[in-house]
Amino acid sequence: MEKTVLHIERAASVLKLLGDKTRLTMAGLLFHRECCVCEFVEVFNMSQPSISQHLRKLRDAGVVRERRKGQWVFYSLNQESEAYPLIETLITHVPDQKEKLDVLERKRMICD
Amino acid sequence: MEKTVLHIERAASVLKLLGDKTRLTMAGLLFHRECCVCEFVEVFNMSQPSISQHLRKLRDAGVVRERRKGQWVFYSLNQESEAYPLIETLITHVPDQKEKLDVLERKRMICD
DNA sequence: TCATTATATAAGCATATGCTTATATGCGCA
DNA sequence: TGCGCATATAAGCATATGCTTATATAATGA
Repeated sequence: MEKTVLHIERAASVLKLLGDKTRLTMAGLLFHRECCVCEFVEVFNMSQPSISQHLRKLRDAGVVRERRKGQWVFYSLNQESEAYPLIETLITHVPDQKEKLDVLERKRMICD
Repeated sequence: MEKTVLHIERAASVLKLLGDKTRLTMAGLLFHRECCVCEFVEVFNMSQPSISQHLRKLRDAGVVRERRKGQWVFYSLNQESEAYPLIETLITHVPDQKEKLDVLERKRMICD
């Protein structure tokens, strides 16, 4: 696992960003694969605008990328971010979120 | 470096705690050695109560321990915390804070 | 072109956060 | 005992955060 040193302000802001259960879980999901907004809406017990706002914060920080595919928008971890190595490390200290993806796949979302 | 997996809520709250420039820097300092409150007051451009409040948050979360020595109070990273491995990892992604300690030592604080 | 679906943005609101100043507490020492 | 220094707590305040509902925008397909 690569290691990079970030400015203290940048590191603090990334930690603050992921210091939210919803966004940290999102990162854990994205660590496995790209996810569609509609999948996040399915996973979290939260309104669609709230999901959208969390994703926007992650995107504004350069932590995730978005890709539109028809009416759907997919998000993925931005591996080019200088914060990626830190984020990768963080995720290994958090329970694997793969189970939630398995549940999703059984639900056969239409976005794929 | 040991690795532990924390509950997602616990991990998020630790990240949130360290997602503040002042507290993240404090952790970086404490990674080198125990520090006295008066040293933090010297390092940060901030009132003494503000320092005290940051330290209290770190202590309430079990991240640091306090030790009274006469009129001074020393804080150290709590290596027994289940969050310690995570914190240790985070710190390696942040610039070394040793320089600030060197400056302090040249100032010959009276607390030692 | 229009209805439908997916997503984003706007606005409002309750609560959290981080600072300040003022004051309280704890300890050492005359 | 009482003063002085170090630290903690209380109270007040401005700003940030995270949610909600309402509405706007974007893409699809009849």
